[in-house]
Amino acid sequence: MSKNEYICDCNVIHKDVVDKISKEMLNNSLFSKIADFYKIIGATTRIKILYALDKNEMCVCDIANVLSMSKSSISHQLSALRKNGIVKCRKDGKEVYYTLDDEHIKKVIELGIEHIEHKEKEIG
Amino acid sequence: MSKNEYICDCNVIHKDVVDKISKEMLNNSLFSKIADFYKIIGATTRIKILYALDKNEMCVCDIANVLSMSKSSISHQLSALRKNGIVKCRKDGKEVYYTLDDEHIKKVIELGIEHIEHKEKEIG
DNA sequence: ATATTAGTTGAGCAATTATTCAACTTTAAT
DNA sequence: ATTAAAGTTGAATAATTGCTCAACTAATAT
Repeated sequence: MSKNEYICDCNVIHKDVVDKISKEMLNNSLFSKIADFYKIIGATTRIKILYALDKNEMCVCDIANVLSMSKSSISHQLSALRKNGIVKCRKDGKEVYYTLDDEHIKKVIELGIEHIEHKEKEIG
Repeated sequence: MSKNEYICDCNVIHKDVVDKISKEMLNNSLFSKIADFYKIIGATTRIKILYALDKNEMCVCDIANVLSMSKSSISHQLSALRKNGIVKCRKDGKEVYYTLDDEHIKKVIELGIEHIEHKEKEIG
């Protein structure tokens, strides 16, 4: 009898734990979606945009000026954020105004800061 | 006189907003650290590992079996998580046992799920 | 009508990243 | 002592990603 019913290049050390956790895991699609959400937030430019939008509705040029980046680059990032349901926009004349479309962003930023402060306390 | 004191390929549309937000922005280093934290969480394999570790301390082989992946791959990811202060480990005989080293991980996963549920409600 | 500005978009390039592979260390078992 | 297993590590490869550039649309101003 194989000592390993799981497909992997190594043995199961604690069958009880592996069985229990295997049952408790969420489905792959949900894990992918959570990962995508954090992947999109996990980039300096985008988190700056979100931090700014949390304080004010802003048009593309204004965001570009605050971050000292090209409007093309900002527009690309806003498009990615929009596809992921994190920001939304409205058009008014020539300008396009962006706002947050996710009430969790503030918490996400706060949690990130808490993590960093926790780590820096540990070192110091 | 230049109508734009900011360095960018476009004009400032709302000087008041740009000035206000520019002052309110955090420093670049903090934004980078927040982004790094979420970048490391924002990958399917790693979020699965964290989800599993949130439920149980586990050794590398057991994690590899739960995720049906090679122990080398899991070890690489655990190493990245450890460098970022997200997991910690203890050695016992041949095995190395990993646990979460960040009390915010549970909240991070919950926030991710809330975001996804919120988005799916909007569509459906 | 023409020119200008705000914003978008696709292609291209450089940098980063996830996994595999092979070699290695350490601990335990025979 | 030898062998085997748990885990780590560095190099290599393929895939993804962030920004730039140039061309474009849409709205406004002259």
